[in-house]
Amino acid sequence: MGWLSVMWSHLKEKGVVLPKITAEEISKKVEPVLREMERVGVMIDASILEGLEDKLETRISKLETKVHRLAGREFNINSPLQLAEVLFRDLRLPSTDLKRTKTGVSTAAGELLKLKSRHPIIEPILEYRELAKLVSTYLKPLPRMVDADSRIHTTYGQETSTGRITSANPNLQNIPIKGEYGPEIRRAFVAAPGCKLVAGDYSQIELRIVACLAQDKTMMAAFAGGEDIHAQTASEIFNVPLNRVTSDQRRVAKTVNFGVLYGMSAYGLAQALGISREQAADYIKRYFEIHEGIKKYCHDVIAKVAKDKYTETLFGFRRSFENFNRYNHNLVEAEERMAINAPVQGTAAEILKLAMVELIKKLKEVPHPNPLPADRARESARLILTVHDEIVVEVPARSAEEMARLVKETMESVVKLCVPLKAEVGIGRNWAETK
DNA sequence: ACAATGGTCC
DNA sequence: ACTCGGACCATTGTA
Repeated sequence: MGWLSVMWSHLKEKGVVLPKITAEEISKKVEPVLREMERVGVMIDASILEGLEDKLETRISKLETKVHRLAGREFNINSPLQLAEVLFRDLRLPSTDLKRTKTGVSTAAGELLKLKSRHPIIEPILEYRELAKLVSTYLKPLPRMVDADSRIHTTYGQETSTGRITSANPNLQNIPIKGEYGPEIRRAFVAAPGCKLVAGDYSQIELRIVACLAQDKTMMAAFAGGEDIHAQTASEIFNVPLNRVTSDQRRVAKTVNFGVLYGMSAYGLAQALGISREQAADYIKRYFEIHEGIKKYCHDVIAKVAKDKYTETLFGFRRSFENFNRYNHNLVEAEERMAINAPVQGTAAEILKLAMVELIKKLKEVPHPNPLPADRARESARLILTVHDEIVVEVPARSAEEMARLVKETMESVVKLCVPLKAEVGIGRNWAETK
């Protein structure tokens, strides 16, 4: 099989240069890196989390009272069953347009949002849910998990269908970042005294990968020219000059680009954008007219899976699709979407793993015969986190700038695709500051 | 102990 | 009728 898998072997004539290594070997090499990251852990300022918890508990308590008052009785807001009972039986809110679950009407946030203008109880319920989630999943558990050095230690895994890395006990890959309190929570992830955090994250790595795998000329040109890819897409599907793209058009285009990675259906896009299926189908039609490479890629992947029952990443990681040909139309389409996504997500994971392997080598090597302070610092720089397209390193404060350049350079050069890879780096006293 | 529901991240 | 890719985890409620 060799280092460049059969499916993608034509890409080496298109400027793709990869290290001569298989997916299996990448997994094996990253394994000790992951074990080291687990051992080192990440420092937590528990007082920040506890302070925030107190603040949110107070607010939650008030929201609870308010919801109960508006409902006319006390009930468990955390129970979707009881909540549905209150909303649709007691308060007689219309459930016609809402999704159903096996047990009844869905009370998911997206569904409740549709009722926002119908009753004042919806808003406090949504806020209650948001805050209760943060407290129960992050603010309460994390401080209890710190060791004597105030550090928490996750467990990384590689047993996923696409080749991505997982994090569990605790999961450090779903720490909030959005919303009012996301950055607040990330402020609790700190560098040890005298250190800084350096975070590098790949910019649109999956879109760059699909542009390359699909040899999509339009998208390759956009990335080569350093364009704002979402604005570029907007310009194409709305047929307006790049400098005339509105923020709303860009938002739509961003969702379309996102949809490409997931094998978008008109239904899925319509739901994501809150538009009609017809309108969504029109966007997709426009998109595929311009992006013939992407269209062909989707077709080729589906044809391959129908024939071989598996997909393959750039480094040859296979995901098997044994249930591909079934009579259930929805099931088949779901499998098709997974098949389109698997090589992209999987290749991104491989590139990140390779970057981590390279980075840890460079952090440990002693580059100069006459040791300068920054070089000794290099030995004490340590990988501490990885979140799918991001790597976080804890480094001595005085070498932060040098380490930031090293992280960026390593991430960008670990493979050569037919489009440039771009990594953005940030330095901070805590995780929030690195953005 | 387990399924269902909902929610956080990339 | 159609419910976009990949994970982990808290809570409720039943077995």
